[in-house]
Amino acid sequence: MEFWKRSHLCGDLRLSDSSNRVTLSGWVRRRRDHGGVIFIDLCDRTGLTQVVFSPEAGSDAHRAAQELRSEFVVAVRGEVRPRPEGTVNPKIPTGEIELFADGLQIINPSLTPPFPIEDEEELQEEVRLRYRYLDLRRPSMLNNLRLRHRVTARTRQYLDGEGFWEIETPLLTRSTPEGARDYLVPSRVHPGKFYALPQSPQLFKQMLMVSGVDKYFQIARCLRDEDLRADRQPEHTQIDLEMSFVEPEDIFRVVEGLVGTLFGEFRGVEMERPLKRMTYAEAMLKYGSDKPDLRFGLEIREAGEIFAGSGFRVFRETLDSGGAVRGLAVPGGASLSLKQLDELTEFCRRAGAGGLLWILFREGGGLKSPIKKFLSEGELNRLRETFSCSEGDCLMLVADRPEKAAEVIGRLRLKLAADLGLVPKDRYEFLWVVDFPLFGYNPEEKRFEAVHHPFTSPHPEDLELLETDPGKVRSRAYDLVLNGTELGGGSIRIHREQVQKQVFSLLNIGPEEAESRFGFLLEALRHGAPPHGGIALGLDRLLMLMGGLSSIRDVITFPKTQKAICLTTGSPSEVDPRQLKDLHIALAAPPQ
RNA sequence: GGGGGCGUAGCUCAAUUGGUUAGAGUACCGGACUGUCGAUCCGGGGGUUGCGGGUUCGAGUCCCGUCGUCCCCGCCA
Repeated sequence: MEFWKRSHLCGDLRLSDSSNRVTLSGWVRRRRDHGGVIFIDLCDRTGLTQVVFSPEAGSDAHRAAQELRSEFVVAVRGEVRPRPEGTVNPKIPTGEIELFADGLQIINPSLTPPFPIEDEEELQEEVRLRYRYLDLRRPSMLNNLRLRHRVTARTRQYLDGEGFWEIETPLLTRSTPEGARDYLVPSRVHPGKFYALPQSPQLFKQMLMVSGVDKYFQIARCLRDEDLRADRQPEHTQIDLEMSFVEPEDIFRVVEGLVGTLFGEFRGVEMERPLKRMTYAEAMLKYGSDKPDLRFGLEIREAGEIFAGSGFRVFRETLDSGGAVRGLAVPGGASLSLKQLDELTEFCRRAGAGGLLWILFREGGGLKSPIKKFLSEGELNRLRETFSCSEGDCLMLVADRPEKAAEVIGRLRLKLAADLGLVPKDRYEFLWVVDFPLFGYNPEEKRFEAVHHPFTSPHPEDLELLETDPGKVRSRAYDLVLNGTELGGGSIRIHREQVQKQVFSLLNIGPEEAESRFGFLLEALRHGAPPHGGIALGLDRLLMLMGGLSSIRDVITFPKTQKAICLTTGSPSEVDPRQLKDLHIALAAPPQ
């Protein structure tokens, strides 16, 4: 054999293994050379064992150990010994023993690593990504990979137990112009034609329901050519599932079971089931967001009625033109400085509102506010009552179009919570947001757009509104939200062709266009489609939240930078002109 | 496409108002050292201050441009 085979892993050995002969292999982390005795921290993904090279024990091994450097790959033979009294290291699980080495094999030397392989080192992400294989060798990153493995393994086990089949769907598929920008793959065989990489397996899983698969799942890669964020990568992974003959409650039960199992087993978090439900309308009103963070209060309230006949012209005119006044109370906020209040006002302006109005209810009953002289005693009393304000608090008000007011004060709410340290750690606030509107109106293009996607079923109670007032139609779509992050979303789908056609027409997709884009799906729906629905959970975001991380890049092995570049491999790259020729592609501008 | 932060030794950072030869810790190299675990002690090497241009007697520092990276807005059915 080329190298000595290991008998144990670096995290294995305990006091009970004492006096056994073992062989370990791994990476040399730290070396402490005392001239005589030499200590090596030997690491693998399971942990670290201290190896001792003593001149007496094996002079060849001791001599060879002097050559060891960081991250050399080695095999070490010797005897497991209890550490001498006073030298036990309580910080590591193997700290009661050491490997007393009499043989050393340098399997492969290593270049000096560009940074130390340890969790403590704070590195620029650029450096980490350039040497990602070394970054991943750090214990915390290996730990993230392990969590990812265990979560996907448990997910498969759980869904199998619920009767789901794991089924793969094509990566080379058809471009469907709705939604995000597609990644395209040129066809060699068909000049001028392109495949698209899937944004999700949506249409395939619906067709699988028509096939009678009944319960489908897939841990599916999804690709979208859109700009990146801390929680968005061009390719991400979804736990995608679909079920037949179901209502939303059936989906909720399965997902709550799965997510509850994962958080219970891997985080020790007891999830209350069934989860809280909140309508989209309530979420927007109370939290100014369709993915409310419920870990803290600062609830938003409507203040329009109070100012209906206000002497303050800005409020009155906003209300008269159909606008809204929304506010929230900041407990203890009366101590905010004018500078802080100015900054918050500027924040609201940048978020698109006219500004921010504040009222400080000072200790002792005093009042400070730029609109003090416009406020009647009656209005103040009603404000105190509505917002449960008392002395020492601050009331913040935003007036604008209802959607804008909700959005701005929603953002303000998140900023205040972060700035004032109101967000508790180690809390997991799950909820379902339900009753999304089916359509959103795009004022620029003067047309309705699907809020979820065009195959989402209208709420059964709102079917008549499709004819009379489409903007009011609720959908049977739902989002799973955790701590202000959208963890997943899904819907009951349209299974009747007639409804599907009606929705297409409201979306300004004519019959011919519908046929050419989605004809294959419409045809499938005509061949005995069962009622069906499903959901997709963002695996990367789930792992990010489970790991207490702030970016999904930390749970993705080789993520892209914000400019969608892979710093490890250098993709995307130019290709050989012959490859382009084979694909019938000519570049409009020659690359620089 | 837009707003903001960052870019100085392999890594993490410092450098007063624009002013001497750009420093520190760590890593690395050499030496010493038989119980360390962030080993210690002595010595040494290491810089296109991201890149290009400008202002100035003089630029890491000021100005213009550009590149990279991070956060956010737009975008993401």
